[in-house]
Amino acid sequence: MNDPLLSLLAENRFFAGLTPAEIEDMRAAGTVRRFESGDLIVRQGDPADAFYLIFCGYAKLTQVTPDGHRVLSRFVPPGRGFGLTSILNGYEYVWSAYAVSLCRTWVLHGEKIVQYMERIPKLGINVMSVMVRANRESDRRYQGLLTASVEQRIASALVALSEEVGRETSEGILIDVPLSREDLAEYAGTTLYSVSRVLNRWEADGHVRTGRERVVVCQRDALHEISLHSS
Amino acid sequence: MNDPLLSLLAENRFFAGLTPAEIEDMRAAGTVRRFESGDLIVRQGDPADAFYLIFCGYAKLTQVTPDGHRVLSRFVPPGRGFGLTSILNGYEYVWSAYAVSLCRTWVLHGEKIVQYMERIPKLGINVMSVMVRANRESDRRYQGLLTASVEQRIASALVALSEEVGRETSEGILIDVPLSREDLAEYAGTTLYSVSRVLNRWEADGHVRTGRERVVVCQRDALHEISLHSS
DNA sequence: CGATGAATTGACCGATGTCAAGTGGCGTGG
DNA sequence: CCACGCCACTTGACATCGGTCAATTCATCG
Repeated sequence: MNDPLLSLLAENRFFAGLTPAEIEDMRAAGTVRRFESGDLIVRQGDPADAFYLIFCGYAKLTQVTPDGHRVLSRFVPPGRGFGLTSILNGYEYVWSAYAVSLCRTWVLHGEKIVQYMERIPKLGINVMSVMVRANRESDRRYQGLLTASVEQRIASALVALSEEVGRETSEGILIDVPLSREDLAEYAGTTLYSVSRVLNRWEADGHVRTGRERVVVCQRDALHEISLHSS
Repeated sequence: MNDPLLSLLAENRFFAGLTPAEIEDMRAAGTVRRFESGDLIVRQGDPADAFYLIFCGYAKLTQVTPDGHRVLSRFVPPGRGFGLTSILNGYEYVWSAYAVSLCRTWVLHGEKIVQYMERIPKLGINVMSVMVRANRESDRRYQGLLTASVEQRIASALVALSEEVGRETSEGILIDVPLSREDLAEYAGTTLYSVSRVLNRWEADGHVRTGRERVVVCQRDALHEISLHSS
């Protein structure tokens, strides 16, 4: 039969180089789940037992720190997933995942992933590639946060979001999820007030256009520049 | 022959569950390199082509940000390694690695790791376990930094360092590498002045004992507490 | 015992968080 | 279709944490 999920999996980097039979086999081992915008997908602290691959819509990963601050970890666009921790037993999700739009996911239990990896070495290598990239990504972001000013952090946040969930439009790169000032603040590690001020300044400079829960990056390079050099 | 490196590898989690023959095979594929304290092991920006496993001494990973700030990423104790990025082609090291004491390493090229993983599925799973742990670790640290005060960050830095390079002594947990105020500042994302002030306050409270490039954590739980709850 | 680099300490100030008040737009219900 | 109310956002005043700079002290090593 003509299976849209199957072809989506086939072109995903998790399954690159696998035979159609192997992919079909794995597809059948997972389940499809659908979430409405705003739905909780997994809760921070729950045992991490499954991997979620988004194939339609966006998910948002947020953490709550012990002293009650919220941190927006990242958005997950179609074709990417979260929950690889599930391949190890005894761990918990470090964030909660919410659907921020109608969201279709393909869910596979961690144990099954391990079973498949034991049978299909290429799968293990693919998974690892994904993890190496993720690691590099957090190393980069980590490094930035430690030394950067608030303005620099907001700039890198927008550059990162352009890649995570950006969509080209005639105006520029639209951040294609509802993104309030507070969301941006939680992503960049600051307050909604500072975000508001910086965004207004940038709007005057033509770097961005903003609206209610909406940001368009017009001059990506300018923001990139700001994120690198101080002041 | 009686090979100390071989037995060290055998009890390392990278090789858990592998047969002695497989371990011996891999051991022979890598090379042993020795570094004096202060030596550069790999340079930030170099092509990431090899994985380094420390089996004696400590390494220190530091990054320099585009605007010239230095960041101390982490210390690598015996039994742990760095450079797993090398399993992917075309990437560069994101930090420089230095030996902070006489340091013996076992070095394996990334391509070889991939070759072995294709042959030995269990190895892939082990490597992945290590990477999942690393990922969780950076997620945790990341989350903390975004919202925490300088005092909280220094506290978590010392707690993390207690685990990375701590050694139990009669006084408490000695951070077993030369650690200047500036090193701590680069680890926690602050300045050596703030570190100095905070450390002195804590010394008065009995939480730590300090000396020249030397810190002993006396009341780990107190620091942990500080790192969680604000002020 | 002197030199060198680490650490301390104080004064200052600026970036950024906090708080409070006000604006504007969007959706809902009458 | 209008009006109300909610919620995102803006803007100003203020407080303060923490960074910067300079001067000094301390400890270790040759």
